[in-house]
Amino acid sequence: MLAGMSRRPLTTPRKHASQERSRATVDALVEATARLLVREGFDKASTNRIAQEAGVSVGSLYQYYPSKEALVAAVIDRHNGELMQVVRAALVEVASLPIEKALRRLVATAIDAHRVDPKLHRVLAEQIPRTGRLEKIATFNREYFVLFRDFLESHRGELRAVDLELATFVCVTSIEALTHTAVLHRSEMLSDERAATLVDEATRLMVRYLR
Amino acid sequence: MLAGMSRRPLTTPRKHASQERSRATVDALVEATARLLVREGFDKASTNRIAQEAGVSVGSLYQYYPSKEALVAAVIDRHNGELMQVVRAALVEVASLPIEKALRRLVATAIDAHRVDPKLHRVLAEQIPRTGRLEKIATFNREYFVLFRDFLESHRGELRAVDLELATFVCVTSIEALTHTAVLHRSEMLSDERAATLVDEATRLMVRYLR
DNA sequence: GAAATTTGCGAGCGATCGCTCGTATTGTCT
DNA sequence: AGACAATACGAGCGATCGCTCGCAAATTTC
Repeated sequence: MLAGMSRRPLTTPRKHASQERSRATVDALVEATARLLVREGFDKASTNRIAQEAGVSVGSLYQYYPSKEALVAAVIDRHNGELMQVVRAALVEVASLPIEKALRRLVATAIDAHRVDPKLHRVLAEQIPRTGRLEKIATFNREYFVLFRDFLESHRGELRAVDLELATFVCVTSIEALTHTAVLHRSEMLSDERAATLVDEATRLMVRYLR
Repeated sequence: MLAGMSRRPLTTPRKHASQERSRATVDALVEATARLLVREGFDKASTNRIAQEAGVSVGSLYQYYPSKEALVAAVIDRHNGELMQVVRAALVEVASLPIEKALRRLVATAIDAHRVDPKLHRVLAEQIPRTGRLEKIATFNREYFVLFRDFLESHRGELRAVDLELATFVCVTSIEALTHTAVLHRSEMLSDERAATLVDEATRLMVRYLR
């Protein structure tokens, strides 16, 4: 009878807070988790430490999140939300542009997106075990994938004959890798003039591939 | 006198085994680590479990490796060695080919390389914290980078005017991301005919970018 | 074959982990 | 005001972690 409603570990919140007080607790927990992830890394971010950092007891933590993974998942969701907001806006803004200008803008946006909260982004990208309960990270890429395919489809006139799925895969994967690596591992590439040439190159890569 | 030669956590082996018996122990440990990483993942691969899996005592483990990270680093080194062997061979073999054929071959090789021990490769790529003591993973990419730059340099005649460093960055990052993602997350892309078209597309991406 | 060295062993230490549960506090409703 | 629910607390459980250390066995050296 005691909590027998799920047979495997949860990554979803336990109950949603109804009073204002508890909503503050939940927020504090998520924020504390993000701070700790950045400051100490995934491994050292234990539930006890998270609760302490949030100024909340462990007991309260477990009232709302069944596990550390659930908490991290919440952080991921929030971060992905911010990223997608930036990306979605750019894709809308760009829908009517000729493909070259559009792609240039999208590349620049991808770089910007990686700069939203780079330290957190880096931890999420590099320290979160992507197997087991936390494959949630892939969510972002999947949504980006769909949006980008629609973008390509609406510009089909400017494209050579090509499998849209495949072209999307190639473009999304390449752009993501290039911008991610540049921002997080080659920050020297982003010093004003050099940033512009990087965008030029990435744009050229896409444009000449697509047509 | 007792092992006071380093002031921070080691990832290098402690002493090198002189007798044959101990060399067998070391091998068993590294192999057990690899098996356990694949079967259980990085987190569950504790030193106690590794020793057990190797049929060896924890004490013996710590005679040769000062930490779990050191052991994992040994596994990484071995795996990287195998990959580099494949890649180096291809780069030599390809040196005198025209750039399109060369690139096609290199892309195919990159896919093969990811197939050497895919399960291990996946764990190493996705579960090993890349900050702290274990940034060793980057070693492979750095060596690949240098070799690929030399390759481009020797084909300069077939290239447009371009910053070689930058072009290398773009190519290596893209190829790595495409092949890695295809092999480890989109295995359906590699079913005979589809594999060929993937290679076609990646090759086209590179060739049209470079000239 | 005795002494010295290398190698192997594993119980068990202190620390930390995820997590529960009985209790105290705060808020809501009538 | 009193009753009841929601929220917060934190000591402390059992498990596991990384790792040490004293001792036994195997091997080399003399």
